[in-house]
Amino acid sequence: MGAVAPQMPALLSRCAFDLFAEHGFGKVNLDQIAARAGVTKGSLYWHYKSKKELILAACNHYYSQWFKCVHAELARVVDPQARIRKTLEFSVHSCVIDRKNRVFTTGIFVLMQENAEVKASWVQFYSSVREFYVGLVMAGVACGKLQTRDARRAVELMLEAMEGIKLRASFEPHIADPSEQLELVEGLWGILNR
Amino acid sequence: MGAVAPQMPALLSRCAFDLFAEHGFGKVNLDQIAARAGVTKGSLYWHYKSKKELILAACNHYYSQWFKCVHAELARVVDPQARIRKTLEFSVHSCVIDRKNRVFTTGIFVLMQENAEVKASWVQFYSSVREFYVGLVMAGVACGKLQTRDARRAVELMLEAMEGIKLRASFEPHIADPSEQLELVEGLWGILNR
DNA sequence: CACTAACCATACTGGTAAGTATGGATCATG
DNA sequence: CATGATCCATACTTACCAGTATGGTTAGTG
Repeated sequence: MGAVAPQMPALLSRCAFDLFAEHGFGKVNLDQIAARAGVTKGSLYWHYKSKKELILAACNHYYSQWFKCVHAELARVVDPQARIRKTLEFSVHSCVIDRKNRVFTTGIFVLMQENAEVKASWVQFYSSVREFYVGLVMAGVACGKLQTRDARRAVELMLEAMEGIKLRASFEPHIADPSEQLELVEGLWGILNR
Repeated sequence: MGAVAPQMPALLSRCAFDLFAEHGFGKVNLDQIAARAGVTKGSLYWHYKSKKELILAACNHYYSQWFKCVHAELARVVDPQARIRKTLEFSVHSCVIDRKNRVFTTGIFVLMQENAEVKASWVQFYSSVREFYVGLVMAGVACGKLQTRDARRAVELMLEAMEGIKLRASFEPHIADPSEQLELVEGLWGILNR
């Protein structure tokens, strides 16, 4: 065997994520990504056979990171209502307030329109998040802390609103100011609790 | 003066809108747009000095069309509550159910990330729509048909949810089926009325 | 009719970025 | 140490598409 660099694919996908998240997908090319990872495009193509594949890896990096953080946040929270609040707060902070994540996921919407694999990966991620929330809400209802009539429908509408907030923040960034976090959470909570 | 074709700029911007709305901004080039209008790129550049300008014209075509249709829908409706419902129904149908409009406005989000003029035009359109809704809701509250506490905040959240629904429809199109229209309107109505 | 501006087509240029061809360096292993 | 697989760089090709150069046609106007 020759020299082994098992971390290089992961390094490249992280660099890709960072650059995409800072400047948007449209303004980043493979040379820049390779450069940030300290290599050139030639080596990049050794690890990824196409730009599509690299983008997909960057998306997966984001997805797994997201779930990892959520579970870390909830590790010590047992009260169902508190778990929902905590998850909402994390979601708002991670998806809306945090500019890098917001730019990146907004970029995913862009790519989805022309890239079936990215679309499929996003659909799967979105479904997982939805089911996660549905579970939380049903637990809340079961112990009488929530009056939600149709948990699934409420979660869907809440997630749609959150996506809408994210998008609006891309052209009216003031609504994603950290000082707005509480109010955003309250609004989404109101949608969940009905 | 030579031959006059005063309708050509409008024709080109409509063709641009149609193609963008069918295939998305990323998959349409100027040759195709010119071809659909029955001319070539050379003539297109006689009427528009850049692609940006043409895109902006296509956006404005959409904006003005939207307001024209809304006002036509509301022309004979006087009851405040009915006016809100009607506007909501039109919005859902036009922005979500109608695939072409949905693809086009989703594409605007894409362009906004890299095109300041498009972003500015969208911001203005969005503000106009928001103010329009705020006016409707305040009228509804004034005559006791609505219990909305903060009209502006309610409208903002409702519009955000609608944008989110639109986006979700781009990867889960079944939620934009015509049979879903009533349920979508109900959900948004619930957000407005609180 | 001559002239000119408006309108449009053809053919070209230029820049960008994805993807490839090729060879060099490194290291584990028989 | 010779071999081959892994890893990476340089330089190239290819494709696309916005934008331009240029010239032809038409129709009002003096």
